[in-house]
Amino acid sequence: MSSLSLKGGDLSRLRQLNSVSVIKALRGAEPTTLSMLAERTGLSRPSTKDVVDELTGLGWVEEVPPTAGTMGRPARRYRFRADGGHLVGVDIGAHNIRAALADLDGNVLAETRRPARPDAPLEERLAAIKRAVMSCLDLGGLTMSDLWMVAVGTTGLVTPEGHIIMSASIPAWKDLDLAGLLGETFPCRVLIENDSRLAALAETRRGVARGARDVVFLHVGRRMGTGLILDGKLHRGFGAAAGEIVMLPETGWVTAPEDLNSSAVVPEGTPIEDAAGFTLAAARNGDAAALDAVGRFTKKLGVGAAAAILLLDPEIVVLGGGFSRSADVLLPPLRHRLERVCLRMPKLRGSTLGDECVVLGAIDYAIDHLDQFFFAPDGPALRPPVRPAVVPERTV
Amino acid sequence: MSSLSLKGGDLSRLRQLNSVSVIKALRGAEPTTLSMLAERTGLSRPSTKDVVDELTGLGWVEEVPPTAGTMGRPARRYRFRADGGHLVGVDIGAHNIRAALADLDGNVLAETRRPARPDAPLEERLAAIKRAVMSCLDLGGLTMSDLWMVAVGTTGLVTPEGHIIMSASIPAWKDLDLAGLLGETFPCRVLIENDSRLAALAETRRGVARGARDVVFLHVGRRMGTGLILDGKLHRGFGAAAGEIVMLPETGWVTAPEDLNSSAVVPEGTPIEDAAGFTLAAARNGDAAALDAVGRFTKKLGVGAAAAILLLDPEIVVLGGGFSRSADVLLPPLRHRLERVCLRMPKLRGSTLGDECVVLGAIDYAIDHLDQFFFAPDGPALRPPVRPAVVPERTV
DNA sequence: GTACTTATTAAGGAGACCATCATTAGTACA
DNA sequence: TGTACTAATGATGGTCTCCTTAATAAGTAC
Repeated sequence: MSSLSLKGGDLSRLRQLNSVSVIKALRGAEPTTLSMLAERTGLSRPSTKDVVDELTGLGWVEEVPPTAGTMGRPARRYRFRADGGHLVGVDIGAHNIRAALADLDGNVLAETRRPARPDAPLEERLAAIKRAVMSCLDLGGLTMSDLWMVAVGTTGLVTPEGHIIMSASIPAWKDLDLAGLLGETFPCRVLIENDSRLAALAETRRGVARGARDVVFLHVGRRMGTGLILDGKLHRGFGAAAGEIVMLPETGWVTAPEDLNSSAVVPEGTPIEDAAGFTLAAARNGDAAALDAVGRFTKKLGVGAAAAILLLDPEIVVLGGGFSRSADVLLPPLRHRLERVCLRMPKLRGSTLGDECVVLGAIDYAIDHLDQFFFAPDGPALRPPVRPAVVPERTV
Repeated sequence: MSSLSLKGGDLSRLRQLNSVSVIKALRGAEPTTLSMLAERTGLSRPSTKDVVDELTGLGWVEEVPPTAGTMGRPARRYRFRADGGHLVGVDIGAHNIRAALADLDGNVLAETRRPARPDAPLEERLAAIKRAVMSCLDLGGLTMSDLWMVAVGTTGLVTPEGHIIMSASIPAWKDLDLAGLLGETFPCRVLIENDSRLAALAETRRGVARGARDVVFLHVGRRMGTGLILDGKLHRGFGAAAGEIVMLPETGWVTAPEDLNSSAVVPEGTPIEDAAGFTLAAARNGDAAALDAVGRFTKKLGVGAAAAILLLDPEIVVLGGGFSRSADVLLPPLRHRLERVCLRMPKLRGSTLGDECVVLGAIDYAIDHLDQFFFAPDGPALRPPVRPAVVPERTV
């Protein structure tokens, strides 16, 4: 995906392509027989076996006992060794730090969340990140050396190299080589991306937008943002500043959360993080003032959403972020507005992944970078810890 | 590019990839020696020769006489046979039909332009298209059977299959299988795309945006539109409706041309197609009323442009279309507005390709689809007419 | 226990790549 | 004119990867 260009090369290159095909066919699927693999990859059976044997030797693939009860000789079955390595996805928000441990198929094995102070100094935040990852590893019974990759999603402008230029909500995030700093903490590859973009990725890989090639993710909450998946890939932009439509004055997005946070139905003294919930709940019950606030909010939301839809013509628009827990309240008025403007109305859905969206996206992002390991140069740094393949017991 | 996925396969697949590498290295370049080719493709010399020999046999590559005056044995030189096939790009506007004949490198060999009536009935317009292509072929001394592809750019919503859903400026363009109709006229592959998108492509391939991966093309003229190049590829959107930010009311794009067409400096009775020219010329000379009109226009233009920039973070924004002849007048106020809003200011340039932009883009679009022919299935329909390679005279 | 079905394994062969080396066709210069 | 030098060519042999085909193996069905 990422590291594989379509350059030609020598014969080993062909084997490499075919190996990736086999792994792609095995990943996330049921244990698979050689015949099925051959059919899926387009290779001949003997060649498929060659590739599978090699991958088994490398520890990427494992044989599982055959199923009984079929006609003919039972086929040997193979599966991707998702447990052969481990990834951690981290969501660094202003108020929370989440982390999740996953296997190479993206299955979440353990999860942690701990609060953070938005204005915490850099060292404190870095230490909290380390603790979050460590406790994930503990929960999974693993140690740092089992880690293959750490992928981090955070607010702000993030360059492809993992530098943070700035963040509106985390003061300590400014002109920072976060990838470099975390690289000293964790003995593995570290990836950094913008949180809204990772949320968009998660929705595309395992959420309501699964399978779509062009996706617009709207993050609605105390902060507004968007993440774009274009042609199946995360769109970062030339200067990593894509998705910042919030800065367009005509959208009114900067102040839009205020509409929900400070409506008449919000009780005096409500902490800001709970305020919008009152408005949205009241609107669900038909309260006029709340509905008015929701109307003002969705009007603003609709301007930015329409801009994205008209420009990009996505297959689906996903509403995520804190406010999307009340997608049932927000979507109808938003749809109403969009239908008046959009040339072609995309699907419009609320996120189902909820708060874990960014962590999951970080994991998926790490998985997208996995193929770097498949045929990594022999340097031990990039070579994943290969354990001997388990040979299943077979009757003699 | 388009038809080549990174699937694996058998050995012929590897040869195919390497052949494409070689063709890519030869295309649009000076005649090249085997050693240079080997270096550029990463292949060994013997393999490179194998590939080149095969391509020569197929008629894709041609040997040219060696250059004298170098040390050592003179190297044989090869070039891509750009004259081995021919493409026609067509720009179907409401008022004009342009066509250009090009070789496989995209060099324009002949060009025609003929006026059209916007409300002409379908048959008349189709006949005009045929005449335009035929006269291009005549000028180049070719016949219909020499044609490999016809690529058409036109206004409106165009599906990937070449159906036109509708067009605001050509009434006859409505629920139309244009690709099918033209396919009956021309005995070759016919491609249809939106004109703004093709203009964007031309700017990316041979205009001011050459080499950029993410490009926003703003078509400013009697109609407003945008074309997007994302990750080096033309972005069409799920329903082929991408780039229609003109429909967003907040931009004011629908009425924006009026600002320039009906300013105080435009003489009474000026035909609409010349009106904006007066305003822009007067603004260039400092006329206050004209500058005011330009200010109003660029303010609206800036809203749509900012939306695109903030969302996509392109490397460069290109101003094209009729009004872009006065890019010197439009760009400074536009830049001024954008700088106040944009998080990262992209490059901002006026088109240098002018009126030919769409035809050139159509040609480039056709070239992007050329690799379909490189190893086409043996069906004669897709197999280009291969002529015997010309063997250069060599001393015996 | 025999027939049938499906996988496995083995053998032979072709295609595509690479490394190496002797040969060739020029230039440079005495 | 002839010799030294240079750089590309052409030919050989070897390796790798894949494919096809055919014989063998391990189950179920009856």
